[in-house]
Order: sequence, then structure tokens, then C-alpha cells
Amino acid sequence: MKLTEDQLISILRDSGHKVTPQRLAICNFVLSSRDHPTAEQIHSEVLKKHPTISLNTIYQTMDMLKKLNLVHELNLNSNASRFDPNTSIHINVICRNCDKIRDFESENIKKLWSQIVREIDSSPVGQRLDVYVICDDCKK
Amino acid sequence: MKLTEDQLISILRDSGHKVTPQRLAICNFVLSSRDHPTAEQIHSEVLKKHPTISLNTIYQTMDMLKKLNLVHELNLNSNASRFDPNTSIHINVICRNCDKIRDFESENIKKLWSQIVREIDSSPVGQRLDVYVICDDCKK
DNA sequence: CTCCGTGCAAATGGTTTGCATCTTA
DNA sequence: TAAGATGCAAACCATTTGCACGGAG
Repeated sequence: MKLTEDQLISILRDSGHKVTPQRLAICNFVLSSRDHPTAEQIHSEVLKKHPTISLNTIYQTMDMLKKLNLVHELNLNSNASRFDPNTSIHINVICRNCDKIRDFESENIKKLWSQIVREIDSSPVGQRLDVYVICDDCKK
Repeated sequence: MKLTEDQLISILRDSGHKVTPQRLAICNFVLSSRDHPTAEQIHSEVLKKHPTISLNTIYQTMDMLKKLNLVHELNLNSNASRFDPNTSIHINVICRNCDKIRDFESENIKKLWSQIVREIDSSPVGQRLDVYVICDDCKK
């Protein structure tokens, strides 16, 4: 995770949120995840340490993290959203078949992207770059 | 609409689909739309000419159009998907507040795309490029 | 002590499914 | 006449909402 626990706690307190063990557990898992988990997947992971935690709490915490811009939500064509702790400009390489997501970063692409965004006469508050592929596993 | 009715009918027949009045009505509306309508919006529009058409038929027809690559589906953070008849490479400028979508085209996007294809070691089958803004109406 | 967070349960609502009937080719 | 499309109703299921209780500050 790119944030230490102390940094995370500061961010929560500074933004007027209370620090609870459930919140810390959810944030620790999601922010260090490289797998773009669904709410359900976050839930079943955090259940291991907090056996009574509810899905509701996952959703509320993800709303909070979205507002703090610490995660992005990716709505895919399949039912469940996925959460991405990588909030820098990058490409989501997404398999059309199994929804697996791989992050792809490139300086060239960032440069071209910011050039294009400059042409749009509104100030952007975010972006999403998806490239759809059929992943190697699904090609078999 | 970029397709004549005859062209549309040929595409349907060639791909093994029957041509029904409902299908034509839905396709005519969606493919000429510049508004990224939801299934509900398509439904209430087509109801005017076909008072018994069901939402189910809208969904099935949109699935067909997606497979024919005549529309793209955009899942947004709000509940309902929107359908985009512009399947060329472009940017969706989306208002974070009201979900209004404006298409943005630029020569530089093609440059960006060929760069992406060059750098990613899988052949892309599609893409989605979003820029999120707060639109002028919502800024007020 | 007060407010916010948590967790349970119920509600919501877009989308999907099952199936009988109708239509196209 | 056979395969596929339509339309109605019911099912689905991720997410949201309401609310009483509990813990952080």
C-alpha cells in the first residue's frame, strides 16, 4: 500500500471521519490490492478478521474512499462494480470474457492524453481509459 | 443515422436476424440518437409507434446491436446503462453530476490509439475513453 | 455525552429469465 | 412450418435505505 497506516488515519481524521477497526481493515485491504476487487470480494476478505462486518459497511466505506479520491469505481458490463486503488492516469486492460483487469502505465500515453484533455474546454475532474482484450487465459 | 434503412435491413438479414417492425423502430431511434439513451428512454420513445412493445425487447435488441458492434454500452455509476451509437474512437465527456454525455472527437485521439495498440501486447477488441467534468448547467 | 459508524433486515430497481404466443422467411 | 422474436410476469441480485444499537472522540 502506498499509504502508511498513520497517513491513512490522518486522512480519515482530517476529513472528519472516525477511525474504526472495520474501516482500517477495509482500507488496508483495498488500498493495497492489485486485483480490482468487487464489494463482495472485499467483504469476504475482511470477514476473516471481522466476522460480523456487513456488506453495507463495505459499500459505505467505498463511498467514503471514492469521495476522498483514494479509489475509483469501475462499472463493467457484468453485474458487480470493481474498485481500483490506482487513481493515477493509467489504462485498464480489461478482458471482455472474464473481466480480469490489468493496469497499464506509460509516459507516452500520459503525454498524449493530457494533450487531448487540454483540447476539451471543461476542466476534467477525472478520467477512465479502458482497452478491451481477450486475455491469454481466455484465448485457450 | 449513418445507415439507410436498406443497409440496416441487409445487416440484420446477413447476420441471421429477422426483420420485424419493432426491431426497425428501435434501431432507427437508437442509431440516429445523439443522446446516449437508457433502455427506459428508448422504450418510452418506441412505445409511441408500438404501444405494446416491452422493455424486454429493448434489452434483447440492444444485445443484438452490441454483438453487431453498432452500439456500445456505457455503464455509469448511476443505475442505468446508456447506449452509444458512435462506435468510432472518441472521448465521452461525462458530467459527474447529471450523467449528460457529450462526444468529443480529435485527430490526436487516433494518434493516442495507435500508440496504445503499439504498447499493449494484446490486440484490443474495443475501448472506452471517458473524461469526467461538471457540465455548465450543473455548475450553476 | 453526542455523533457517527455498524450491522441487520427490508426495499429498490435495472436487468434477466421462463414461457406461451405470434411472426418472419 | 420451423426458427426466431415478442411480450407478459416473475425472478434475480447488486446496491441502497431505515433504523436501533454501539463505539469513537
